[in-house]
Amino acid sequence: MKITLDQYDYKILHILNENSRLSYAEIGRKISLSQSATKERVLNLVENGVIKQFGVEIDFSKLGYGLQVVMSLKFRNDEFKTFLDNLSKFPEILSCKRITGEYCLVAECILSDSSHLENLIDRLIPYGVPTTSVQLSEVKVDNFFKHLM
Amino acid sequence: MKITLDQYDYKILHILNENSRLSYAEIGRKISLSQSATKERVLNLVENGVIKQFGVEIDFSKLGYGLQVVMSLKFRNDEFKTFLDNLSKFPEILSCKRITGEYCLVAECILSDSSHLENLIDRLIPYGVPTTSVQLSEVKVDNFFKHLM
DNA sequence: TGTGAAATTTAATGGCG
DNA sequence: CGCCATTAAATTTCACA
Repeated sequence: MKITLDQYDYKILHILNENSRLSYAEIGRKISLSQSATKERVLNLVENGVIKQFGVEIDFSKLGYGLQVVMSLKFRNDEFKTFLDNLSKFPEILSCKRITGEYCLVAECILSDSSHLENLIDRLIPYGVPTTSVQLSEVKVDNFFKHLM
Repeated sequence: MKITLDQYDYKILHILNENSRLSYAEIGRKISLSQSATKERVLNLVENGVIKQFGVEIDFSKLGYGLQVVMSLKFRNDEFKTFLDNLSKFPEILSCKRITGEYCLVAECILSDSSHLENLIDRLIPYGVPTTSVQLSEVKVDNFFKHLM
């Protein structure tokens, strides 16, 4: 089901996307709406499921995890489901996307160094064949919201 | 430069990762610390660059963008830099990672339907050869923080 | 670094256009 | 849907340990 938003909602999403800790009052000021109205809209966006979560972006390299890799996985016969059930054994995997194509899963991994990577690969082998690409840099864009408005 | 955090900081990161809109007072309650001390720690994490941003996760399918793809790009000779300079022309690209390997860039794209995808591919062709995988599902895990503590 | 307290600002609620 | 007014709660600032 598609949810229809207006300009206020798009502006709120745009503002929260850049700083989700702003107070309702401050968001309201930016979009010329009272704090009560702003709050109700934010809560509605959460209730509707448009906003899935208020999170935080972390620079893992500052925590001693200077190696980030994109891992593609080609699973053995029926190991896909088993792998998902055992995801908690792989704390270094931040997120997994199931995708179409030869490699049916792509995972973002946070590692301290190459020996950590070797260790991860060894633990993945039972499930399938991993292919590793080292992440050199990342650009996050937020034109999407501007584009909607 | 690596930054050393203690248990309080890791707990704060874990809590903020799940809900970045919690008040300092509430975070403080969860970790048995005063609101002033909690606030100072959060501000330090931001100042240190450990926290890059407080953001929001959005369910784009609810906004009419039901097709999410992972696009790998193999660039023509010198088009990589040109592409990055022109990223603003591609609002449907949420993030790009430069990676090692044959495909030197992998991008997350938000699209309304297959004709939107076709349009995107046409606009990408001048820069390089795109390979598209449709994203079927995604799992975000947050064992990473628990693992640190 | 952390705590506690006072002044200011927000959040939450309910009644009303 | 949004505004305003009221009460409760959180933030800010600062003195002190």
